[in-house]
Amino acid sequence: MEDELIFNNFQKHISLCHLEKQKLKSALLERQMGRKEIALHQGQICRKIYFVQSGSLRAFYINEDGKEFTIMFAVCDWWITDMNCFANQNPAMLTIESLEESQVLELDFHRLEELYKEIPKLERFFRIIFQKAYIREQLRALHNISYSTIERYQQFVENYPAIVQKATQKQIASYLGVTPEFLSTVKKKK
Amino acid sequence: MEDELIFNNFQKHISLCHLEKQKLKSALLERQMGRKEIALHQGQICRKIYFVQSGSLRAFYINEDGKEFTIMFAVCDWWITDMNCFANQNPAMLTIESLEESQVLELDFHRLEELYKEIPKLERFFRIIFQKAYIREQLRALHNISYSTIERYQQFVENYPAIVQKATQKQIASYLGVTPEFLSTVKKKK
DNA sequence: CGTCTATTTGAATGTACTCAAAAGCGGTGG
DNA sequence: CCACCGCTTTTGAGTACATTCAAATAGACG
Repeated sequence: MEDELIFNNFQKHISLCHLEKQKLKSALLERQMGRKEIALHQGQICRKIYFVQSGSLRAFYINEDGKEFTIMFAVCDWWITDMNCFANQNPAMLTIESLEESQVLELDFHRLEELYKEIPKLERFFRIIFQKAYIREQLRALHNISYSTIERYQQFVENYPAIVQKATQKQIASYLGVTPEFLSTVKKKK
Repeated sequence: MEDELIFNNFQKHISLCHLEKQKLKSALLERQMGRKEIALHQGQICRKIYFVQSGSLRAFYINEDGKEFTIMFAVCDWWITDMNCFANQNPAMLTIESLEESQVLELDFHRLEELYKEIPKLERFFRIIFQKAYIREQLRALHNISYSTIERYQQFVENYPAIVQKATQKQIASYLGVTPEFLSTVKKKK
């Protein structure tokens, strides 16, 4: 069945009975996205958290000068949203866009709040998900301040080969915190 | 009573009955730390998460060259640990040190795992704590790539006045990802 | 009071950015 | 199917940001 991926994702950390799966299934809205389609616009209230069933997405911030800063990528089997604005139901700072034909499952903020009550195990599930997300961000901060640009690029290529396929170098550069021009020269020199 | 702070911290997100408080109380080990005392050494298995009752701590990474990179600070009413190594019970990458006379409460990894079963509400509590920690780190990443050093320093001073009091400029510089010499010149120029 | 460390200052160097132009590539429409 | 358009990538020159190293000064602590 086609929902295997999401339930497999849940069951990495918690076990679900049939009824619970039913509830979750009905809460998850399937959405097909074309290449470069936008799931969340900066400024919109961020009402959903997204689970990537296939394809890949990118979350980025646009500053006053119109420059894009990629905050995260998400591939198959990952969750993504503007967590700050999702958690507080504020206007989004981030834009979330698909890098290619993708299929996502949308989970609504208020529905999730209800689900936490109906299926308390979900608290555990997202406790573990957020714990991992926190660890990832902390490691990223550590890498940013202790490795050179070329080292960080090499680690990125190693860790996320699937993203390297789909993202442009400009997007990867903005994730690493450098200009595309500089990434280009640094890659050649190596 | 002296445990007010920690229970107040819990009760920001969950409510606890007397018995639950008792259980938690017996799981939390009080520890007095002198200035520059080390709670966790790099390389040690990270068995505890720390709640700061008074004073302030700092977590940092030491690279091959012996350079220190400050990953986070924690003041009164905050939780701190080497989350990566705590969650996986690996040898710590980080060292955690007190900036001043401090009092912390230690919560053991295995005891916490049991407590998650005994008091499922704790899953919710730490779900929210980690969600916030994730959001903080994500905002930090965003600031790092989109603001200048002086702007980031000013924001730091604004957001964490208590830490500015206690941390050296060298430590703050390493948190911002610059050298202390550069922070010094940048502060003067402004 | 002396010692140790933090901070400041400066010069030389390296890293990364800006701006501009050229080359490459992919998609679209005729 | 080809020509064109727009965007990405590369390249280079000039500039700005940040580091290293060294030395002087200032502060903190025993």
